[in-house]
Amino acid sequence: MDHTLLVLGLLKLEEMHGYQLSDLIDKRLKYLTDLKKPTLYHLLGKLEQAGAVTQSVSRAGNRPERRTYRLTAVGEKQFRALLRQNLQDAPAAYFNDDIGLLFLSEMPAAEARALLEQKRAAVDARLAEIAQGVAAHDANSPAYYTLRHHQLHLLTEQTWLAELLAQLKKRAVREDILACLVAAELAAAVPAKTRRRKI
Amino acid sequence: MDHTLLVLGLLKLEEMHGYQLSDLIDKRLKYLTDLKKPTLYHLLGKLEQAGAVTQSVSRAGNRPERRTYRLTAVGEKQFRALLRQNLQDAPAAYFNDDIGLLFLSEMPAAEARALLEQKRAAVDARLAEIAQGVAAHDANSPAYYTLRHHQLHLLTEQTWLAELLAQLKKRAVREDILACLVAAELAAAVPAKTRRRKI
DNA sequence: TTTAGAATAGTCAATATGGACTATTCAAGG
DNA sequence: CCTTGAATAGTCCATATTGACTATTCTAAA
Repeated sequence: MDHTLLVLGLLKLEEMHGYQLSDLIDKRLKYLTDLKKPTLYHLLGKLEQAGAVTQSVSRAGNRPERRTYRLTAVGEKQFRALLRQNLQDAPAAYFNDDIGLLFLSEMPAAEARALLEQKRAAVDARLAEIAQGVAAHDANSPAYYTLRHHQLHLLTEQTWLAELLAQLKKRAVREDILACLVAAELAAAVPAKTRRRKI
Repeated sequence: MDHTLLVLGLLKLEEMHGYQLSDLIDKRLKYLTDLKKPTLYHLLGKLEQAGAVTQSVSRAGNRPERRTYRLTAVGEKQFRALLRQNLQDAPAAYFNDDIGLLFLSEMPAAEARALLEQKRAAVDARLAEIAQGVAAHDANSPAYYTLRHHQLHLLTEQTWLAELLAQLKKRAVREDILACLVAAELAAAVPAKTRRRKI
């Protein structure tokens, strides 16, 4: 995840101290990323080293120091470059769920279906939660974009689980996992000459 | 990502040495995860420590040793537990793209649209590639599931980008990002009493 | 009024991850 | 027959990430 872009961008909007950033990300941007505090502080340290932000220490009462960070010109330049990259790239996405599906045949079919039904229920619940958020936002607010994107993604997951469960009811999943994977390679459009022998 | 589940599962299917696993993941499972070699070897070391797999060293000619890993009974138990968890959970997904969208107003609208058009082209290209793979597979093969899931996801991204671009043509994005985020909190169903003052 | 729990503001040590590297072997072309 | 590039089999070191912890302050309720 592009945590550097996120932090630089937030500091561009307003100077903030570490805890303030962390709190903002945890509470208001919880659908965007789950950047943890130690990672954030580590990142802020690096950005300071690189001259992208400057610190100004202050203290209120007997509390720990507050180190307030402000974006520099260097940081603003880096922000712009990262933002351009982020907007134009389409990074590969990976789904943890697919790992389990790979091994579907290693478990009794009835149990697998029951577990997947639980997954479906969890998706439904999350979707209900998101739908509220979507309804509560202007369609041109930046927070709306994140929510709407998530909503579309979750709707897709719903469709996908329904399709998968329907298919599992009709026919069993194949058990020759490795053979399937190798077959996939043979079926690929690779010229016969360059094909390698097996290990 | 559930890399432990992946490695245990593959070793359950067949005993393998490190490079073989790495090669399999890189080439045949490239849509599933991008587990890198050093991470894999690190994981195998940990699994051996934990007694989930056993090593048997062999050597062919003058090459580096091959350490072949085999799943133990302990490992098989762990595999089953992880598989159940994976099938029933619906983990939160985060999208890198959303970080850039948050800062859409920090860039001239025309430039942003141009960059997003490039993203769209990249998604289209990937989709064309995946569609081939989907067509080449049995619908009950485990490899098919990964591809089909990706296809659905990419179709959603297409829709999403189209919707977003259409909206950006009609009206500008709001510029008061932080204000929107705070408004989101105020709009949430939090009893007024427990609401906190600002930092 | 005291006291428990949440909020504030971070740190530490352990773990996970990845870019770049080593070193050997094989296969094909010139 | 020699060389060059790919495949084989991993390692090293630097960086990123996180669970668990410290320590103070505020707030609301008993």
